[in-house]
Amino acid sequence: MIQLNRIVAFYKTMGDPTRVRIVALLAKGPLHGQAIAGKLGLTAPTITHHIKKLRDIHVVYERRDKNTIYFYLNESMIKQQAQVLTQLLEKRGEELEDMVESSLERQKTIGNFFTKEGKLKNIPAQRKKKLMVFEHIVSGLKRGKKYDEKELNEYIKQFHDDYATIRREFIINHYMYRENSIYELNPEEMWAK
Amino acid sequence: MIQLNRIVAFYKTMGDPTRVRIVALLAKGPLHGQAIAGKLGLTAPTITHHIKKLRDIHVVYERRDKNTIYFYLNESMIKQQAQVLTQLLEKRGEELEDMVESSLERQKTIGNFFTKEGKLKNIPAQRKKKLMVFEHIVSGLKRGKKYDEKELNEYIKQFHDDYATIRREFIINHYMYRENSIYELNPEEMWAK
DNA sequence: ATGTAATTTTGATATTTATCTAATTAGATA
DNA sequence: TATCTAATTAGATAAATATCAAAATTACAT
Repeated sequence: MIQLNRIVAFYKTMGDPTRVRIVALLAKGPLHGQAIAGKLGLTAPTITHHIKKLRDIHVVYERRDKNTIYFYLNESMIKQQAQVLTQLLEKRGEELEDMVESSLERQKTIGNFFTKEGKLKNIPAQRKKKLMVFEHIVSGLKRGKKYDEKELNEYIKQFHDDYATIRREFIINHYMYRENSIYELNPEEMWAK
Repeated sequence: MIQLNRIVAFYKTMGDPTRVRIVALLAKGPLHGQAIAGKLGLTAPTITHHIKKLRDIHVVYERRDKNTIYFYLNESMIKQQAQVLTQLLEKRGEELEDMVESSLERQKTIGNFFTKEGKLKNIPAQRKKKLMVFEHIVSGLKRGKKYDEKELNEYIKQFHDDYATIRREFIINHYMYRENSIYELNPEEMWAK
């Protein structure tokens, strides 16, 4: 599935001089917040703000050492994403347009079923929309991580009180699988369509 | 010369869903403004607004047919720009950072010597800054186009009343060459450094 | 010359966002 | 536990911008 959101988010995020400067700095090696702020002549909160956006598009990640958090550049993500738009263009004819429009459709559905605070208003009746909603929730889970039931419930509760129903749907629709009450994300190829 | 501006401008421009939708539409073939507006459910002025930004980064160009202006996608520019960021990352060490910072320096100089309306306040005394200013002005000229003197004067007058001095500087610094009072842009390799 | 159709400009509005200061949180250490 | 340091959050402000309606412009057609 192609995600217009991700493409737009990537480009939007990289389309800011301060963030490109941060990327340029981190290309030399990891740095902590204060160091970045110092070198760019900005304050720590401003760096936090930008790092958050760079983290959202997986262009930086961090590692803690004692009190200090070092930010690392994920170069492969940049290289990868930079190619996506051109790959898109290879898809000729209706295809590109359809993908873009259906991606927007999805975005609208998410906007309709979630509050601005990120709570799920209710579970859609229409199967297609229901799957979009589940995919949205599931996208906050880490690939490869094992969740025990309590942990997963807590996560789902962020979105909706009826965590039991949603957790069950995760299994039914193959977003996750369970073994001895331990849950883990399935690869996307297995998800319901 | 690497232009941070251009990279940032490109990413910023492509980081908008409406503009990506326009690109997707044009990938199928040229369209005129009203048609785009209709397909996207937006008004004509909005399309003009976005087309202007896409034109600024040379991702669309246009051709007139009778009363109607058709907008075309310049795919090669997209492919080209998409590579620039990754190429940048190949430059390791100080280099990238230096390029980014010097690019910002240039931007600041332009900001200092031009009014918000785009008028040149005065010609810088410092050679380096003077060249930046000339490059900025010259960048609005079309490569390959032949300008007669009157036309060139008119263009320069947009920026500063003393068009004669500036026109002369263009020749001295090899931004342009003149033959029989016809002026044309030189390739960038010939420009003064 | 005058009318017409497409585009652009102008001006207004609502939203987003980059940045700061001040307050708060989270870890580490003594 | 108290305290230090680094990072984040909260709240405020100023600038940028996506969008629209109305007006102006442009190039053609009659």
